[in-house]
Amino acid sequence: MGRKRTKSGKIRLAEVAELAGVSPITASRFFRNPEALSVAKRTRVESAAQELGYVPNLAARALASQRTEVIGVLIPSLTNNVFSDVLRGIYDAFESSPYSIQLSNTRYSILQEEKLLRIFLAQKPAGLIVTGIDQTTESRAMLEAADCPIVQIMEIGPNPVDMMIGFSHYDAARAAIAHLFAQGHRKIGFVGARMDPRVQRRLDGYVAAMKDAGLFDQRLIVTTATPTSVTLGGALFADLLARESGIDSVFCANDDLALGVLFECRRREIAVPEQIAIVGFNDLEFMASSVPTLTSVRTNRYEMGSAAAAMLIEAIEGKRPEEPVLDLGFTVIERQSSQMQRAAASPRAPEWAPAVQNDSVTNDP
Amino acid sequence: MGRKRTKSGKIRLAEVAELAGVSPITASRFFRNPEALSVAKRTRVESAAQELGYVPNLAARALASQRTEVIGVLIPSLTNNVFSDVLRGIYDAFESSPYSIQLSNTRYSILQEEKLLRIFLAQKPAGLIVTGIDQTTESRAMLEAADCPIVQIMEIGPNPVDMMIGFSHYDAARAAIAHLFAQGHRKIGFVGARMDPRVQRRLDGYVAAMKDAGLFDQRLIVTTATPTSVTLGGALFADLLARESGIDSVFCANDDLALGVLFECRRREIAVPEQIAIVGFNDLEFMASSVPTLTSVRTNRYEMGSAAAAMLIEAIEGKRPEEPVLDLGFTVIERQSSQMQRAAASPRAPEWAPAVQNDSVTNDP
DNA sequence: AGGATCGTTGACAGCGCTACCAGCAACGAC
DNA sequence: GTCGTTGCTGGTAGCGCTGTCAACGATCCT
Repeated sequence: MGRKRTKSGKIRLAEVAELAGVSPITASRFFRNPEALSVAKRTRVESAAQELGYVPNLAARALASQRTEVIGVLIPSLTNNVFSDVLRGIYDAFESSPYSIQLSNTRYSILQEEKLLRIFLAQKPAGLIVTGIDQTTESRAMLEAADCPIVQIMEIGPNPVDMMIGFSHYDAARAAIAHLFAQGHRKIGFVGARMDPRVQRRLDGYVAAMKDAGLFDQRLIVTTATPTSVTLGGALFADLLARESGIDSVFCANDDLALGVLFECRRREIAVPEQIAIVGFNDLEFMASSVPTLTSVRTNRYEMGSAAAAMLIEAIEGKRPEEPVLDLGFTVIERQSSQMQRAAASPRAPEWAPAVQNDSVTNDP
Repeated sequence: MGRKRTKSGKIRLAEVAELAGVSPITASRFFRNPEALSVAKRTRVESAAQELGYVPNLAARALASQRTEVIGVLIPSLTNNVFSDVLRGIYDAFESSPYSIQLSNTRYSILQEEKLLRIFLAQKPAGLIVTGIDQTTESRAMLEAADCPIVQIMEIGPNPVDMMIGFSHYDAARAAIAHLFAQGHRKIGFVGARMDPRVQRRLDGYVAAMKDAGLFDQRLIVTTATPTSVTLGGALFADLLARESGIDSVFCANDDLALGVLFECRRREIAVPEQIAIVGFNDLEFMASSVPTLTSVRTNRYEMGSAAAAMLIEAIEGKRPEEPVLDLGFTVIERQSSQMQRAAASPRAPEWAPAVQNDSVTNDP
């Protein structure tokens, strides 16, 4: 009984080393830098670890090495579809890496973000993903002093803390308005909710486009700090209609609002796009299958997450990208809801692929 | 310069203790069991920690105490709206606790779940939240051997590993079908996607209800393993219509599918609910504001998350609930899409509250 | 052949914190 | 006055792993 076990019966590195006939430090190296071992020892340690079902103790590793394999992720919302896509991209990209993700919700509060940042940084994360470019001065200072790679996601702007990946919400909004102009629309309403910095910049883009065209009118803008929802889209649009007549189109700061506007049009028997054109933002899945299909600005959310993760991993491993700011762009996806003249009056075929898997199920309890 | 600092300049417990004029162990106790200290020392340590901006090193704590304050959460999807609500409940409930959440995505694979479970358990989590009741035998064994509280969420069933919180998907589906029966519907189609265990149990409920009524017909069921989407709802419904005529209603395994069916009806100029009634599942927000509004089975997702978290915290602190299985139930929310006779032909007022916050924004760059 | 270099391995000393147990004062019971 | 008892505090000894450095043989160069 030479080997001593911890009470919990857990396998430690020492046990693995003993079984493999090497020193603990050699076994340790196997897990961090296998190439440094001779092939013989490598296989010995590997099979020993396998046999004993060894799982490293991360706390001990973190303590001894003074660093963790934790990636901190700070996002403002867990509910918003937009962030779930980004998160999926992040989680997928870290899937096969040794890094684990520590996710925290700032609830759109930069003060909360600052608090969380303080806690995160104290744990010496391997990397950090933060949302947006509007941190507090204090947060900004902490981020700049942090000794780990950092990626700001969701939008791009000047002075990245480190790396940055996203797109210009301002430009995207301008592109959406340009599309409506091109379709002959002039009196374009704006409907926005939550009004976080990115929605605000979409509004800025809208305002700039309208001003440039000499069409700006404050009364065309309806916004609220309330979190977004489909229902809210209908309500805000109703407000807009009550306030101003002759509106020929609506640019919605996101797709939920756009869907709400569409439903409200149906409720009021307003023909879309004949009487009112609708443009959303984000191009969520349902935009392509509504009736009429809804024009939207496609954003590359999954890619934003996965690319941010990839950049972070590269940077942690010392291979910093030559260009720290990555613009993922956007695309205005033109659909029926904004096509002024060409729109047919009757329902049209949806975008879905014709061949659908269709394995019926027998179920006899 | 009696005090020695670690290279990174981090404040350690020893520094706090020194400033407070107590031993490190007393300072340590302050953070874990403040009541054990005299009031004088307690305030001394508190202000010292405050002054130095001390943040404990979690790795060292975990190593020394042989336990962590990490809650493992295993969910099958990050994209699904349903889980984002549950997650929000979980995150909110742990917000003010010392516990941090380690989230992993099983992607609906119980093998992946088993793998993740093994990793999680090796880190000695303070608690675990797992989705559903369909674990592998191996997973089940690991869970039962784990020395931390465990909550199974999303559904309830026999033989909880430890605690369990959810509702009966089978009963919920039966209730939905009973509602359709009550509205006079007889030839009820079933549309389902992904077909994870919970959707499968909804199908089981549907099948049982139909058989009991002598109305079961295999051809009324259309399912696919493809992940759910609005577009897919329309496609599956189109399939159902192509296969079988005379269908008077459709029960959709979730709301996205229901919305897709609604759009498909509109595309084909099928009147809802006059020609076809639609019932969804989960009662997502948009169901109340579509045209017509869509009947659905409301499930308490946020509560499921927050209650699971609360149960877990209680259990970790030794106060196990007397009843380990909590049924959160469901409610069939009857809306226009399933009301056969009373349905008006023209659009109706939506459910949203009349008073909407409406703070217009001036924005002049 | 001698020395330098490389690749591989191991010994040692902690990382920052806490479990455990011992110590000590204050208090009451006998 | 002695003996517990309670309440608070401190010392010691690790938790399991890795950074650093030194040692070793093998290989290479001149």
